[in-house]
This record gives sequence, structure tokens and C-alpha cells, in this order.
Amino acid sequence: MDVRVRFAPSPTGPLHIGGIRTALYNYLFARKHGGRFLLRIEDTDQKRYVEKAEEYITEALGWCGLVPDESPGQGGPHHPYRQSERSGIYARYALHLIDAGHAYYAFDTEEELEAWRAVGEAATGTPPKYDAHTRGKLRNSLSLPPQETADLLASGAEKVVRLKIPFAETIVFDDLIRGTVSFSSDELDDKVLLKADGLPTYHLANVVDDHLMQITHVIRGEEWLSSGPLHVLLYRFLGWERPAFAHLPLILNPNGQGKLSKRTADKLGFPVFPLNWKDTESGQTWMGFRESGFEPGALINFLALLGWNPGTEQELFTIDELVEAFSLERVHKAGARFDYEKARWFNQEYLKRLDNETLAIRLASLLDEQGILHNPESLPAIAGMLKERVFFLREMPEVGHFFFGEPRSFDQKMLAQKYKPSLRPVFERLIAALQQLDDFDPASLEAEVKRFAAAEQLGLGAVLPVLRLALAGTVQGPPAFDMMSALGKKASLQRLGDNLIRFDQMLATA
RNA sequence: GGCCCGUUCGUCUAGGGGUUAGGACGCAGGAUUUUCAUUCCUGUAACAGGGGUUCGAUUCCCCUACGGGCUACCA
Repeated sequence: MDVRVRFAPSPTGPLHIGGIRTALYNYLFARKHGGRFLLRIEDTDQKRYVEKAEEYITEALGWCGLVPDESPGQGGPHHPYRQSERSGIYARYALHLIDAGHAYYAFDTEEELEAWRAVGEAATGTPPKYDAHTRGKLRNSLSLPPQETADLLASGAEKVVRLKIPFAETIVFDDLIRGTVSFSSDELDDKVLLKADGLPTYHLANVVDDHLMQITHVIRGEEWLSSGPLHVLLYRFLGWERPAFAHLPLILNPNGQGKLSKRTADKLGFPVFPLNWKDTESGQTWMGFRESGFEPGALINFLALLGWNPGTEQELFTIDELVEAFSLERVHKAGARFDYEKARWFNQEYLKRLDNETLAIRLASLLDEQGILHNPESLPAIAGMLKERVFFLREMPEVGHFFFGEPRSFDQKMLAQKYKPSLRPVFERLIAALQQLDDFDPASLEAEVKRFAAAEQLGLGAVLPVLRLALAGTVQGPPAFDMMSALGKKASLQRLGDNLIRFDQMLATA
């Protein structure tokens, strides 16, 4: 049997990081077993439908490299892949269930049910369920005289189709991650299958489509575990073979309380969405991992390890390595808290592994975007110096600002400590000496500065800090010789000369 | 509240009847580096509690506590 899995989000808003991980595990599982990974849009709730959400889902999956084999966009053998475009097929199965005695029409309006629940809650403390105990007292094709039901149907009265949950039955099923789980049918209620608007609820649509699309493994979040028995019943009543179930642990807030939420994340200053999302109603923009500067590979790597591990000590994986190592058996049962520090660490590791030329190209476009002038030739070297000093590529223009212009400020304390105007002639002689240098590469620079320092009977510790201060405004940062080499002979000597003059002025006014 | 699922360092996790309970992030210290960063080394810190079963439980069972999920004509 060929493995077929699906990622089935609802277009009710931006995809959440937990959704990305669910998609990732589905993707890995499919690839691992040479199967197919499909995207199905579950847009059966027109009230919660959000215009741009599907587009967002597709773009986010694409950015993460989790491109489906079948989807609304590219089609496939089971098209359409949007449930709103499949609305015609669900009613048939609901009718089939009614004929078989597993479902029935219910005519109670939402208002009636609300009132009924309120009364029940007032009496017993908990709202009653629409189930074997109560359906006889409610308005449905099971409780009403057949003629009345027929009349109601003929008159076109509002109705829903509900599943007739069997009485006192234990429903047991195997979960690939959790093992055997069991529920009593008494805890279930007669779920609505077909809504008054004629569209199916999640449960019906999901089961029907998974069957029709020949899904072999349903890999989804733990929030669906409680729906497991309902789905088991549905498959049974429809006479279909059931796909295997695997319920993934949830991603929790860093502070422990609840499912990772955009509110908490926002408060703590990190994203939960793969891409930026602008809420058209509130006008608020939620930050995305992409815009925060994450490499998709780093995000994926981090997410893969949140709830799963390979059983080895390897932590850095390419997507192919993840495919190779992945197995549902090694997925954790307990929820995992989101750790932003570790996500950042993954990103830095990815940056460090990127070659300087690639980095330079991306840094160039970043600089262009910000209107910062740069010398393309020295960019690879600069990127190389900067990549181990930042968590995100986007931090490079800031962290290495002195490569792209004059230092913004000077460390006055270090300046007072390392420089005094009487030293000025010494550094003028150094500039003159460097002026004679033909090769302005780091090694030549180092040799020349060392030779100079020795000749002047100065320690390197007296020369280098001043050089750094004049070059970058700070004593920290990449090796001084590398900085000068990247800046080029003309620019660095010019800057050295100018800033020495400036130092004298600063110390005079201080 | 009811039902379901879970619980190893602060966090992500390995392990599994007898281990110095391993790794990673973070944090701290050290080495290297003219500095910062990187790299390397070292340290820090955990089996939720109580009962069983057992010669022996962190590991198996039960209970409790705690955490999470579900409890809609939402997914």
C-alpha cells in the first residue's frame, strides 16, 4: 500500500508554527516511505473563512520547503482539494448513514438548543449532551412521528444531520504515537455531520475526504485525539477501512501555560507564524519567522526536534537527513515548550555553515534594500567575519556597520585609555608605512604592523586598540587586519588619518 | 466538572529493572584569539509524590498531585 498523508488546515487565519510542524511530520513521513504528501483546504466554515489565509498557507509551506504533491494549486488525481469545491459529495454520505440507521435528521434550531442547554446547566451544573439519553426529548426524526418528520422535510424546514452514537460501547483504537487508547461512546454526543447550511462539519468532511483521497495515515495534532472515537465510528458505519492515526504532542508556551499562542509569543517578543501576517480586521501585523530573519532550514530543523528525536546525538539536520532519520515511533507523547533561545541558536549554526559567497549575495540585497553602499568585492570576506557574530543575517548591516560607513560612535573610555595626542606622530608613521604596502591582505598587514611595532619598541597591545578605535569606533569585532583588508587600502588609511585627527579634538574638548 | 492524554536537569531530550542517569540550549569558569565572536575544555542542574511488584526500581503496576487537550450547526 502506498503511503498517502495529508495536511488539512482551515483557512481561518495564518498558519501557526504548530501547523508547520504537523505539516513537516507529514512531509517527512511521506518522503521516508516514498509516499505522497497532500494539502487539503478545509474551508467548510464560511463564518470563519479568512480571505488571504489559503494563499498564506501555500506561501508558508513553500518557504519552508514543504511543497505538497497534490494541492488546490497544482491539482492531482483527487481534485478538487478544497472542501468548499467538494460540497456536493458529502450530503450523499450523510444520507447513506441515515438510511443505514446510523444518523438522523434533527430540527432543533441553534437557539432552542442553547436555551435547552442553559436550562440543563442551571439544574445540574453541566450542560446536557445531545445523545442517547436526551435525543428522545428533542426534535428529530427519531423522536418525532414519521409523518411529522416527513412534513418537516417536505416543507424545507431547517435541519441538520446528526450521527447516532451507539449506547454504552467502548471504542478502542491504536495510535501510532500513543498506543492503545479507549473511550466510552457515552462520552460522545450526537455530533452534527451536516450543518443547516448543507455543508459538512469537520468530522464528516474529514473522514469522507480521507477515504476518497486514499489517505493511509492521519497525522495531526493532539487536539484531535478526543475526536478519534467519533471518526472510528464514522469509518465503521460507512463501511470503510480506517487509516492509521497518529496524534502529535502540542507545542506549548515557554512559560508552560497552554498551547503556544500568538499573544504570549508576542509578549515574549518572538514570532509564532512562519510569515508576517496582517490582520485585516484589527490592522495588527503579526511577526513571521521569515521576517525575523530565520533561515527556513533552521526553523524546520528546530521544529523537527520539538517533539521528536532521532535517538542519536545529532542535532543539525538537512531536510534529507530528517527524512532519513524520521519515524513516528520516536515522536514524544508529552507537549514541548517553545524555546526561542534554541531556535536562535539553530539559526546561527545555519548561518555559520553557509558559504561566504552565498551570504554575500544575500547581504548585498539586504544592503541595497536599506540603501547602504557597499563594495561587492569585499562582501564575501565581510560576511565571513560577521556570520559568527550574529544570530540573523539581517543583523549584519548593524553589527558590521563600520564596514559600510564611518563608525557611528567611538568608545570614549577605551579611547582615553589607549590613546593620547602625543602618540599621534607614531600612528602617522604607521599610516605612512602602510601606505608603502603593496599587498593589503591580512597577512601582509599583520607582518607590517608587527614589524612597525617592534621598530617603534611598542607592544601590539598599544597599537591595535587604537587602530580598531579609528577603524570601527570600538575595540571589539573582527581582527583589525581583516577589517582593513576588507575596507581596502585607500579607505582604511583615509579613515585612520581622519579619525586620529578627530581623536585629538575629542580628547582636547573632553 | 466529566472524559482522554501526559510527567527525566530551567528548556528540548537520550536511556531503561542494577548506569558516575548521556547529549543539546542557557548559564558559569577556563584555554585559544591584540579585542569581540567562533572553536575547544570544564562546571551547573533532573527521574513529581506515595504505595506496591522485585534481591533491587527512574524504568513495571496502582493511587495522588500537577500539566495539557477535548467537552459547538469551529476546525
